Amino acid sequence: MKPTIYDVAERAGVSIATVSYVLNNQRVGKKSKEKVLQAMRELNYKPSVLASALTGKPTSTIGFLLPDLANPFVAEMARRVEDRAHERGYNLVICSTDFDPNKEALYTSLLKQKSVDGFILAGGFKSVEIIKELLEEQTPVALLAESHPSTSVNSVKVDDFTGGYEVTSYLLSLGHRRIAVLGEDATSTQDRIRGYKQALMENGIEVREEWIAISDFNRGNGERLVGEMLGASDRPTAVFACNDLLAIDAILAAREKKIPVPDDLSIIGFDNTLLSRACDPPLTTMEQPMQDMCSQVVDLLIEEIEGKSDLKKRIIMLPRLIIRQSTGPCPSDKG
Amino acid sequence: MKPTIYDVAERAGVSIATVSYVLNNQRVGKKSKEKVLQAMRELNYKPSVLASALTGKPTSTIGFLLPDLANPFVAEMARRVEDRAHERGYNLVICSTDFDPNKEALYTSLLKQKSVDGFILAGGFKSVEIIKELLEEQTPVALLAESHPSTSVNSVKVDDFTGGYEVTSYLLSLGHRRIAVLGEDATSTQDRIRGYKQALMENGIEVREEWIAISDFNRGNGERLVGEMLGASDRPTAVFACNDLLAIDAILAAREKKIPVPDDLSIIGFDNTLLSRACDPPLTTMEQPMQDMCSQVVDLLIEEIEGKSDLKKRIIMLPRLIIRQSTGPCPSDKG
DNA sequence: CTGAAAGCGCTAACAG
DNA sequence: CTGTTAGCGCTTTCAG
Repeated sequence: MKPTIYDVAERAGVSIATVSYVLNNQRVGKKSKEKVLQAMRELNYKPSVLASALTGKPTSTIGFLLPDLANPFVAEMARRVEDRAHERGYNLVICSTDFDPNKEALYTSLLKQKSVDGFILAGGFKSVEIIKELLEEQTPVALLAESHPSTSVNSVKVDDFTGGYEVTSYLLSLGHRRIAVLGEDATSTQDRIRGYKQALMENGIEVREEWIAISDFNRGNGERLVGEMLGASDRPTAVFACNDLLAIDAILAAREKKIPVPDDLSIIGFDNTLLSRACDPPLTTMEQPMQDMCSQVVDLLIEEIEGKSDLKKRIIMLPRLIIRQSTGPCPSDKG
Repeated sequence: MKPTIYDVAERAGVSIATVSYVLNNQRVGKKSKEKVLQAMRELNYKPSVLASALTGKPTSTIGFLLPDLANPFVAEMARRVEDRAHERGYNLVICSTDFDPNKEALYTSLLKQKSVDGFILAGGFKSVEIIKELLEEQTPVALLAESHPSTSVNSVKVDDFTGGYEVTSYLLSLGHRRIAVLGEDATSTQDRIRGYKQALMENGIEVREEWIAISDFNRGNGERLVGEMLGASDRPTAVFACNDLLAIDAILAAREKKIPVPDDLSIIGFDNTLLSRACDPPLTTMEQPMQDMCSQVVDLLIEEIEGKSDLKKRIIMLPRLIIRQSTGPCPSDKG
C-alpha cells in the first residue's frame, strides 16, 4: 500500500499531528521537522489530496467547461489556461459542452460532486441559470470570452462590439458596400454583428438580413451557407466571418465557386488562431489577446478561490486588426 | 452547507447505512428505498466523490497526458478521448507535457496524489521509467499513438512503419526519387522514417541523411528546415511530413520560395486532421483512424481500472492514404 | 432488510 | 512545540 501519514509518523517517531504540521508548514521544532522530512523521503510519501480535501481544504482542481476542444481556437485557449493554472498549482478537468445546456448542467453537477474549487466557463456557455446557481452557492466562477451583463460574475473577454465595428469599418474603407456576416449562435457573435450593423448604419448602408448567416455547430454548414450567398446573382463582395474556422469555410466556399480571394471576394476572420497564417490566402483577422485573457481568468478565479478578493471584475480587452492577404479593395461594382 | 448522507438519513428516518445502500443499489427494502430517494430529491443531495473515494472507491477520473493541447491534431484526439470517457462516466484531467520528462514526472505524481483511477499517455511520452513505475504500482495505464515494445502495457496506435512505407511508395509511384522527410523527435517519427527508408531501399534508391530533418517543437522551425532543403540547388521533389502541421510548414516554405505545389514539389502529410482539408492545396495525407483509436484506449484503460480484464493488449491499426491535391507526378528531372 | 460502529487519510482544535 | 482526539462524508463488516 501507499504510505500514509501514520507510516511517516511512526518512522519519524512522532505523532501524525506533527507530520500534518510539517505538511502545512506550521510551527514545528527544527529537529522533529527534519526527522519527519527524512521519513517522508525514505517512504516516498505523498499526501492524499482526497483526504485533505475531505477536511475542507481545496482540491487545487478547476473545472473548465468549453464548447468544443476539437476547435483549434478553443484548444489553443485551453492550453493557455492550462499553463497558467499549472503555474499556480492547479489542475484542469476539461469538458466540452457543445453549447448544450444539458451537458453544461451535467458537467457542472458532476464536477461539483468531485469538489473542484471553481469553474471557468468559456466561449458560448448557454445556461444563465447554471451560472446563477453557482453564484448563489458561492462556487467560484469566471467566464472567459463571454459575459452576462446582468449577472455579477468575474469575466474576461474581448470587446466584441468594437471588434465587429472595426472589422466592418476596415472593409468599408476598402470600398466594400456589400458585406456578409457568418457567425455562430453565441453571444459574442451577436455583439460582433451589432458592431457590424452599427458601422453599416453610420455609413448609410442598409443592413440586409439575408446576408447575416448563423451556422450551427455542425462542421461544413458554414461552407454551405456562404456558398448559397455566393451563388446569388447579387452577391456580397466581402465576408466577415466571426471566427477563423468559419473564415476558412468561406474560403472553401469561394474556392468551390472559383471566386478568387481577395480579388473578387474579401474574407476576414476573427481570433487570429494558428490557422489564420496557415491557410491560403493567409487570413486578415481580428486578434484576441488570448494569452493575456487566459492568464487573467485563471488569476481572477484563483483570487476568488483563495479568498484574496471577493469583488468581482469584468475585464474587457481590445481586439486588434491583423492585416494579411485575404482582404483587398472592392472589385469595381456596377450594382 | 451541502446536504450530506446524514441529512438524508435523518429526513428519511433511516440510518446512514441504508442511505449508502440505496446509493450503491444494494439490497434495500422497497419502502425505505422510496423514502430515501424522496429525501434525496427534496434535499437535492449529491454524494461526495471525495468521501467515497477515500474509502477505496474509484474517482472516475482519468489523467490524460499529452504533448501539447494547442496542437490541433492533439486537440482533436483529446476531444475523442473525452467523448468516450464521458460516455463511460469518467472525467479527464488533461496535462500538456511538451515532451518534457520533468513535466511528465510532475504531472503523474500530482495526479496520483489526486487519486485518478488511471492514465492515458498520448503521443510522444518520453519517460519509459515513469511508465514502468506506474506499471509496478499497478496503476492502470494505456498508451495512445505510442508504444514501448519492451514493456507490457496497454496501447493503441497506428502502424507507423507501414504508414511511412506506404507514403513513400506512393511518392515513388508518382515518379519521385528525391524525397525528403520532415519529422519530430518522437518514436512514431522514427518508425515512419524506417518505413520510408525501407521503401527507398527496396527501390534501390540511396537514403540521403541531409534530407531527413527533425524539427524541434518550436513552431516555425519546420518551415526553416524545409526552406533550407529547398534552397539547395539539388533539391527534393517531394516532402514527406510526419504530421499535417509540419506539412503546412512545408507548404509555407514552398510558397516562400515560390515553388508551386504540387507542380514542382509534392507534399504529403500524416494524420488527416481538419487542417489538411483547409489548407491550400488540400493535403494528401495518411489518415489515422482517430475516432476508433481513441475510444479503444479509453475502453482498454477502463477495462483495466474496473478489473474486468487484466491481460494487456497492444492494438495496432492501419493508416489509410487520403489523396488530395498536394501531390502530383514528379516534374521531369534531368538528375 | 437495517442499524451500529469502525475506518479511509488528513486537519485542527484543545490540552499539555 | 507536540500529542490526543474528534471529525470530514461515505463504505462496509458484523449483529440483530
